Amino acid sequence: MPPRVTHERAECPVARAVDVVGDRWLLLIVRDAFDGISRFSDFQRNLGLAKNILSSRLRELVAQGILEVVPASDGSAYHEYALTRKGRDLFVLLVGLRQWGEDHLFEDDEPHSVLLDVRTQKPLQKLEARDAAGRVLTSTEAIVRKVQATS
Amino acid sequence: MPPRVTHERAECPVARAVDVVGDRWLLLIVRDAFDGISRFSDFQRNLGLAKNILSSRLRELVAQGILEVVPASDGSAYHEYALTRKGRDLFVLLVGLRQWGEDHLFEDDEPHSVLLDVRTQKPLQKLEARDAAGRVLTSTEAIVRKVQATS
DNA sequence: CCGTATCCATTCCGATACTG
DNA sequence: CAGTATCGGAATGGATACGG
Repeated sequence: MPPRVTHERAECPVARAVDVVGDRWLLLIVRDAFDGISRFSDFQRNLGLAKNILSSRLRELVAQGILEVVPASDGSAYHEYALTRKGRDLFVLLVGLRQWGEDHLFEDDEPHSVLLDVRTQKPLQKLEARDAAGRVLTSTEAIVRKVQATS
Repeated sequence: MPPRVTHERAECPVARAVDVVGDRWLLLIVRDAFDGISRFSDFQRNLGLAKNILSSRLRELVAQGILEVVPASDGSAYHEYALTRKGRDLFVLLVGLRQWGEDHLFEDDEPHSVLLDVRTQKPLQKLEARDAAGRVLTSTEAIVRKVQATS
């Protein structure tokens, strides 16, 4: 009786991605990293999670290559956690989560944090799926082809 | 000792969204729904998860308003599960997961399923965060403003 | 300050048996 | 076919104590 099914070897990229980030803490840690948080205790204070859980998640994120350990910027003895390229590429996903949350998980008059363009201080555009020519595509206009042959 | 922390009332839309979809099965069920799957046993066969888990997840998705129960299209006694507007709005998120997975979780020569524009049979554009004017925005050019005042 | 180690309750999940 | 009920093992998560 296998402890749990994994999709690490799935042929569907969505399944593999969910296997990695489909967790209640990982993406929030990454979100904080985008906000400039880099130290253990800052993550812990900001997220309010137990230290052992944070520890295991940070280790997992490093193992996955989403975060990397770097020397402390202030020369202190301890290190910091920084987003890698793979981690920074999660940005658009967090934007998607944020926009979906804004649209469907808040009442109209309910306040929430907002993500702003740093230059203009205006919110971002809505994310949209587009075809190769740049046309906006709805879910019904796209289809999954089961396996992409290698050659 | 609270069983688990929830972020249902968080002021950050990302936290609320993760609270809902930050699960190893929910988004895969939604993915299958986009692929046209609508019956209990089809989900179960396709995902290979235990029936009790599928049952609880479907109930949760319906409770969240992501799926809804509709009469069977073929007039059979049982019902089917269909995406609501809220569920269809997860499309762009799945596209983001897929693209991130393609980019970072597969070897170069490793085959995977692909999402194609149904008309042209070509893959979609890469998702991009854009500012209000349509300029592509990187993560360092965006910043979270803590709370959006109501008025 | 930055974690690790341990303990315990809760939850998750797979397998199986069972109902309509 | 479409679930529900139950069981047991595994993982999760919070609290706390401890070490570098």
